[in-house]
Amino acid sequence: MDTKTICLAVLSQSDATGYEIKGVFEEGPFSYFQDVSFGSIYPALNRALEDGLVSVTELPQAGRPGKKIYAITAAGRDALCDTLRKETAPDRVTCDFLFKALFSHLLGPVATNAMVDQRLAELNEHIDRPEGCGGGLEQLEPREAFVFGFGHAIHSAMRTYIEENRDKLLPADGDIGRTISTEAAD
Amino acid sequence: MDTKTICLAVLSQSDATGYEIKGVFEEGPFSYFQDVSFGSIYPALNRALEDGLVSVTELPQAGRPGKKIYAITAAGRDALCDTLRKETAPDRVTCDFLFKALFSHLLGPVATNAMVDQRLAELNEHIDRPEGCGGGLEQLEPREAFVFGFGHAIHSAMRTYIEENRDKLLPADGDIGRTISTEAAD
DNA sequence: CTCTACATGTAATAAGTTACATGATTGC
DNA sequence: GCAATCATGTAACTTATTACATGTAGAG
Repeated sequence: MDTKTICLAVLSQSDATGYEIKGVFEEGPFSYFQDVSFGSIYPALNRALEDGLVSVTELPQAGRPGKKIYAITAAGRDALCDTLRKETAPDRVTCDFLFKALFSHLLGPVATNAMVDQRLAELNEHIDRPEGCGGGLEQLEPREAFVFGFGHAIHSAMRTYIEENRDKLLPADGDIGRTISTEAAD
Repeated sequence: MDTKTICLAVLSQSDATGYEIKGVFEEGPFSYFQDVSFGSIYPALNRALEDGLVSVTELPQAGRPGKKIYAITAAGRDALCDTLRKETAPDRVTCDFLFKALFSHLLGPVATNAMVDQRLAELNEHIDRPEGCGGGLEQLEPREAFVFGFGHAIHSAMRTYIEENRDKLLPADGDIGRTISTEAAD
C-alpha cells in the first residue's frame, strides 16, 4: 500500500507524528506485511497537508525538533475510504526464498540446507513471538486479531510445508545434504 | 528478486529471448511469486551483455524484429551463484487485502464482504488451477514441485483462514453483513 | 477488421530506499 | 564516551511500471 494511504489509515485511528506512524508498521502485530521508511513518510505527510487531508499541531520541544502531531481531516477520511474501496492489488507472496529454492541446484546441498534452516528460524521467530505486539495481544479488536492471526496461520503453514518438503530441494541420494560434504562454505 | 538475477536464473536453465523470459514468470507454475515487465527485462539484458554475463545470438526474422537469443556465460553463472548465496531478503506477505482488512470498519459490512468474497474467488482460482503450468505438471522436477506446492499450500492456508475467521471483520450483530443492508454500493 | 501473439526497445513517470544533516537526552 | 531513542527533513540514487513506437501474421 502506498505511503500516503498508510499514513491516513494510521491517523484514522488516532493522531500521531511521522515518527509514530513508522513505529506502527515497524514493530507490533502488523509489522509483517507493511514497511515504511522516514524518507517516504515525511514527504507523504507534507503532501497530504497541502492537499488538506491532514492537519498539523506543532508542539515545540526543548532541544529536539518540534513534534508535529498530525490529525486526519474529513477530506482525508473520504480520501482514505475511496482508496480502500478502489484498490484491489493482487496479493504477493514475494519471498526471495522461493526464488532461491527454485534454483537450489546451483547452491549445492550445504548452502541449500543452510538457507532452509535460516528460513525456518525466521519463521519460528515470528510464530513463537506473540509478544510482538507490545503486550497488548488480548486487547486486539476482532479485525486486528484477524490480521494478526492471518500472519500466524500463513507462517505456520509455511513452516509445516517447508519441514515436510525440504527434501525435494536436495539430491535424492539419501543423507548427503545432512552431512558436511566437501562443498566449500561461502 | 531484481530483474537481472531473474534473467540470469532463467538463462541458467536454457537459452531464451527477453520475450520468453517474461513468459516464465507471467504464466506457468511460478507466476505467483515473481513479476517482470519488458521495461525492466530488456535493459537488464543489455546491461548483462555489457558486463559479459550473457552472450547473444541474433536471428533475423521476416518482418518481426530479429529474435535475440541470450545465453548465460561462465561469468554470468558465477554472478548468479554469488547473488543466490548472498541475498537473504526477508519474505513479504504483502497483500493489500490485509491492509484493507485492518481498516474494514471504514468500509462497512457490505463492501467488506465483497472484498472478502473477491479475495476468496482469487484464491480459489489459483488453487483449483493446477493446469497453470501448461500441462506439464507431472514433469516438474522436485525443486520445482516444491515451489509450486508451496504456493498451493500457502494459498490453501489463506483460504481456510479467511473462511474460518471472516466473521471477525464484521460487526458482531449476527447476519447484518450477509443481508443487503442500506449501505450504498460503491 | 480488430485483437492477440510475437518481438524489441525507449522515455516519461512514479515511488521508494539509503544516506546524510541536525541535535538533545538517556542508558551502558 | 558511544550508541540508541526521539524527531524531522532533504537529496541522491535505484528500480520498476506504464505507455508508446514499430511491424507481421493469424484467429475470430
